[in-house]
Amino acid sequence: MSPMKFATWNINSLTVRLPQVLDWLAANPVDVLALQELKMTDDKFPHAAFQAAGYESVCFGQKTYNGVALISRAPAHDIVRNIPGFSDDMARVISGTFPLDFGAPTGDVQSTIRVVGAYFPNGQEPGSDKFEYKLAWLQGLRSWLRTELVKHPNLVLMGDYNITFDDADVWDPEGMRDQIHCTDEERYELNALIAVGLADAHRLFPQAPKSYSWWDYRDFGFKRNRGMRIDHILLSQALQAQAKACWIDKTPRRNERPSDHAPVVLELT
DNA sequence: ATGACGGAAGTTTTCCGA
Repeated sequence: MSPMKFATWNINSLTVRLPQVLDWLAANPVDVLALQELKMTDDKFPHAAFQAAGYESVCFGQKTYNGVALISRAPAHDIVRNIPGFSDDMARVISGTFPLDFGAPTGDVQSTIRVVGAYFPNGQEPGSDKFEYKLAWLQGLRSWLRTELVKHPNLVLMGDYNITFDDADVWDPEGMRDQIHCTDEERYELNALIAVGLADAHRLFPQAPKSYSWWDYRDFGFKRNRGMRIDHILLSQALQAQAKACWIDKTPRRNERPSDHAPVVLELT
């Protein structure tokens, strides 16, 4: 019955950020870490470096853009890349099944948890082709998750959603009104995911106001806390009673050459 | 301020992210 930790982090190039990821894992041992924006092909993925740190890894890479991975203590099973039923030439989703140390009240049955790590499309600008792709992708994800949740009652969907829930997730709600990450269409889709049977882990707990997971590199965005909360961990209803804490770890954003995103961490007990 | 900052590609400048 040991507590378990799950985390998600958009690292904006694993080539650049690998040392920071290894440092963070050493200070923050987790059961599963979902990475987004690897920006590398699978043949370049540093499996050996993670292995040396005590972690298994599975990746779904792509040249230049996108790319996702799951770093884990236990090996992943039933690995699926991208969204079944939704045709996509970008590497955005990787799923795996992991042992779950609690589950049956008697404690002698080991159940499993399905972990979906995702890099949601950016969408660029409302009305653009990329925005339409984002909405279609979101519908494809939701349709697939509906069946996935039936197969896997214990499920975590975590990653860079590129969507804010509401104004509390935005440093300048007026300035960002109807802008990308903040449109009604995107928020409708995010809430539709919730309606499928998921909960925003961050808001299951009291949080400091102006808690963000991303800050623009430009104009001292981090220093001025001009950010948005767009990285999320959603958990299925079966897991909600096990959730113990959820936080955004701003520490790595203070590194030299940081990612523009901070990790989000979930603790289950 | 159709800007800034940062990464990738790849070659001096563009695309893209959020």
